[in-house]
Amino acid sequence: MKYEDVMKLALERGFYFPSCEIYADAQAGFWEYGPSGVGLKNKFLELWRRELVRRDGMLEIDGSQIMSESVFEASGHLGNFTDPIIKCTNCKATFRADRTIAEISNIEIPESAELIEFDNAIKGNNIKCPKCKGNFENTKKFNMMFKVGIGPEEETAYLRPETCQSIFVDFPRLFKIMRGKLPLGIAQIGKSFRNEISPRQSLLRLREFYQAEIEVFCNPKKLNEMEKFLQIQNTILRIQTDDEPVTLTCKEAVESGVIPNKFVAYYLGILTEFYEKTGVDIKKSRFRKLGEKEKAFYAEVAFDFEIETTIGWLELVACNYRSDYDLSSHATKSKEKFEVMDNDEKVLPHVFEISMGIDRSLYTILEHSLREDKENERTVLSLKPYLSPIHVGILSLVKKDGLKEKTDEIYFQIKRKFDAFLDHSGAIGRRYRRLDEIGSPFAITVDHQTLEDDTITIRMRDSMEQKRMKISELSSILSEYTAFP
RNA sequence: GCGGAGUUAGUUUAGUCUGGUAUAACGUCAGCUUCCCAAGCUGAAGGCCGCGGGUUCAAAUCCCGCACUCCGCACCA
Repeated sequence: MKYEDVMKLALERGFYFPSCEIYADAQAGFWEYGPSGVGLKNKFLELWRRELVRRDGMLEIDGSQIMSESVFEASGHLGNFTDPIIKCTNCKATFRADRTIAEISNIEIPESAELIEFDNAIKGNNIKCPKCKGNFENTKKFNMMFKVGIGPEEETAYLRPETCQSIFVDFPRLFKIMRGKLPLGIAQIGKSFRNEISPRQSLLRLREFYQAEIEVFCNPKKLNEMEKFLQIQNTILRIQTDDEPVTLTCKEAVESGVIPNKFVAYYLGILTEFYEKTGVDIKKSRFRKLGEKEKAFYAEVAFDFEIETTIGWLELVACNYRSDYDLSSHATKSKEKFEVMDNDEKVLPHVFEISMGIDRSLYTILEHSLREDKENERTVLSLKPYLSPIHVGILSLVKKDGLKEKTDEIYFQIKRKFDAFLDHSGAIGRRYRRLDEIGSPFAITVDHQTLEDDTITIRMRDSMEQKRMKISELSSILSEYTAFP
């Protein structure tokens, strides 16, 4: 289904909607999750914890969203997260200074250079606006971080533009107190903030967004000593390099050199297995190996995990080998020691990062799960049962003859254990359709036979089939059907 | 940020040219009916027509500004 269809579902069924929408001064790039969206998100994150954090024995933390200026001096964000921007005095169009200069004059100026260097290059080479041939204003810096003032003196701090800096800053303590051993994964779910120039497409380009990040700390000399690699060596990866896209197992990817080592391949493998379980169409996914110019300033090797949707390929996860960039920067800036013992060897760990965009992942799950069942005239959200905001609808066939009371009784029995939704109103078919649209995989219905023999029917969302079963079996059957894989 | 198109009920939308406070469908709620898949009947709720200003006796409608949404460009460390 298309973007517009997902948007309509999101607005009508409470998955997500614009923030502060009743006020005219609401800013772009901020969206809220409604009840259905929160249900889906919580379950998606639970799956992430199971398939990545718990599977690999990682540690999870929850850090501050506001962090001090020093953090971002060390991380490089104050220097590098800034784009040099030039604006045309005539048509007001804005361009990246370094790229515009490079395109027109072939002069390469690093984006972190002093502003005067860009101005000199523009004047010296008579560079004009590519659109209207107008003159440029002086180069300015545009920093994508939100600055905040702390306390009455408004001391400078920033909303984090990525969650992972907490992980680096906390690493020395965590390694000591949690009896860390390399390789060690540290994970975090939380919000990040970026002052995007033009937010677009609801959940896909936000100014305030959720990330689930993992930083795996490792000994750089041991990137091929990976016993766990056996678990995923036959897992199939789709990899896009500069040449043709290739489909190969993790083992083949390492042997052919497409992926540099077993360590990186292992994490790309478990990431793939995680996304398979979210119900997205994994055949429409790829790891795109980034070229030198595309990579982030801190990355040595980088793969973007991308999924094809109706509005193009979306980047869901950035996988970066960040080397010791972060730890050595923070070590220098803070004078804290970041070296740890790996058996008898003292090492400054390297870092491999798996930085997941949660909002984009949720959009993709919705788009890939939503379908029109023309034969039965219904819209169905075929979510995996363990990801559905509602596990089961509890319905009375009709309200009278005590069926309502019996239905209520069943609802009260199970509502703390499952996400159940009680509904008595309207035709039974309409209630089934409503549940189909929010992805509830099951509906149980109380009918007259229930009053005689304590049995109910359970209806399957995808097949619309029904089976009769005993009320006493309901809890254990639902547990089985809605369990995480 | 630039260019284009839009913004009317929960959703989709008519009305805007030609000024007189708004149309329909679906959805929602209540009742009747109904013994399993959006049926039917009766009734009801729901709109500062994106926001602000101007013109006018009178503005959803004309004019100006702004915001937001979508598309394209640029941007996406």
